[in-house]
Amino acid sequence: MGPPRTHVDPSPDTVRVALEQSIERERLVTVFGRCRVVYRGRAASTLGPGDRLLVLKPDGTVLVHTDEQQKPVNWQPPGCTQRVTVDDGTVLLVSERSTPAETLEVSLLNVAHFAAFDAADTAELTVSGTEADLKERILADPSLLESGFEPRATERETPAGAVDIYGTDSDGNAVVVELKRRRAGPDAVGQLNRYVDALDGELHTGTTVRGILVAPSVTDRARSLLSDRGLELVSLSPTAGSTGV
Amino acid sequence: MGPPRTHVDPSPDTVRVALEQSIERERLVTVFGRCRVVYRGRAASTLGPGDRLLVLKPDGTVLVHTDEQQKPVNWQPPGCTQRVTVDDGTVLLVSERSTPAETLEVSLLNVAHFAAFDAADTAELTVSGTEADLKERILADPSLLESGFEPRATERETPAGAVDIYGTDSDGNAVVVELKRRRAGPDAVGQLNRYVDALDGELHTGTTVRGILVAPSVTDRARSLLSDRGLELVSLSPTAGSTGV
DNA sequence: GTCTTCATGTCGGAT
DNA sequence: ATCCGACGTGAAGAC
Repeated sequence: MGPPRTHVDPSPDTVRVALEQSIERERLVTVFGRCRVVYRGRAASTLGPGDRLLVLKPDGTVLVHTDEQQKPVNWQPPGCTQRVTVDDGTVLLVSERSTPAETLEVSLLNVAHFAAFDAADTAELTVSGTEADLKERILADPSLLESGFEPRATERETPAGAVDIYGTDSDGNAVVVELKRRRAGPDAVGQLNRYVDALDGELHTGTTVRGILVAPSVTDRARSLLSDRGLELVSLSPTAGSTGV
Repeated sequence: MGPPRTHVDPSPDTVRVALEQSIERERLVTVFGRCRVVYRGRAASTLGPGDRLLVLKPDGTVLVHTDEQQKPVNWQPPGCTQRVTVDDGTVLLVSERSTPAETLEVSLLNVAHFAAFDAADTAELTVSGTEADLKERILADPSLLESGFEPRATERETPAGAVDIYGTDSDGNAVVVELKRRRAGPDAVGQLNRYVDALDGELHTGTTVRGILVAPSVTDRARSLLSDRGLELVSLSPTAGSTGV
């Protein structure tokens, strides 16, 4: 993967040149040092001086990480273009994008460490336990939902959005199924309710449209809302093992 | 901030010791190298070998970053405990937590670079352009919503959840206001609808409950859903400058 | 701890 | 490009 390019306690000009070269060569860069950060775009933010980890990715991503939390304190998404200047002993990194117009300015007051790497990564992440798995599970055995359920379509379009699974029950009623991979809250009920309302309006007046939420479990309030709206619940997890009560 | 502790192309045992010491001393750690990753918890995932950046934070956070994307390909939240072992020339980092039980295993097949830092950061991030700003803007001048609107409460509880702003109009009708800092979609309408329904049930029968969505703009489908439900829209941004059409 | 909702959410897939 | 919904969403505040 090639040797890392590193600098310990580099001068501002060394940092500027190293950053410019590493961006040009599409390396993965980490910088540790004291910095201030200003962001302006969809929202706006300012962050006073502190020691942080700065990460630049070859795809244009910028991350500013403090010593806490999983999410960066400031960031810029993939596709941004970076500019580096030195002014009065401070390295200034300006990252910009359009649509929406957003700017991130990182003022590096002091750099303790710089490192750049050639990263090679072709591996794909495979995830299981997703909503897609829950859908496959039901399509493979529709009786998991209820005896007599027949799936007719997935992602069926309605004026309120696409229904996860659309089908019919043993009495010929239309059935709208909304899937959640984890314990469901009020938002999931609202979503299901929107779809049922939309199909109620679209189908023959007189046709019954049932709405079923499929999730490992629901919160008390979600259960109450389901009941208020005449909607139903089927407890089911994305994978056979989990109970999720 | 103290000098960084770095190792270029270190041996597995060097990595193990450096990791253990840095975790013990609560340093911010970056490791660049070739690794495989296995995760098991709320879901499960596997990631084949590739060159990646590994970050360990003193608060127990673990991040695995590839050369692309803003989000880590795998991670562990704050509060996790890490264990490091060496087996057959591979450094194995196991990160665990309970509630929910989750495990992340990073197998470091090769380490190109190790660095650990003492991070000092007391600065607070200040953000503007949030939903809270939009709320303050309306409370400071309720006529922005409509002439005669009088706020009575914020975060008013209903059986369906808390209403952003609750008040009355010039005719004495109850008004439920749902705020969105950005262009609103169908989910926002569903949310507003839930609250209006809940108050309709809670208040005197016969009382009119109006629902108003406040956002810079809405999608076509959201507009249509608002119309179907007899809900209203007021176009307003968190900050005075933005138009957001 | 669980619940609920916001977020510069991010991301992918479809139009 | 926008729209829409999933996500191991994460994080904060209330209970």
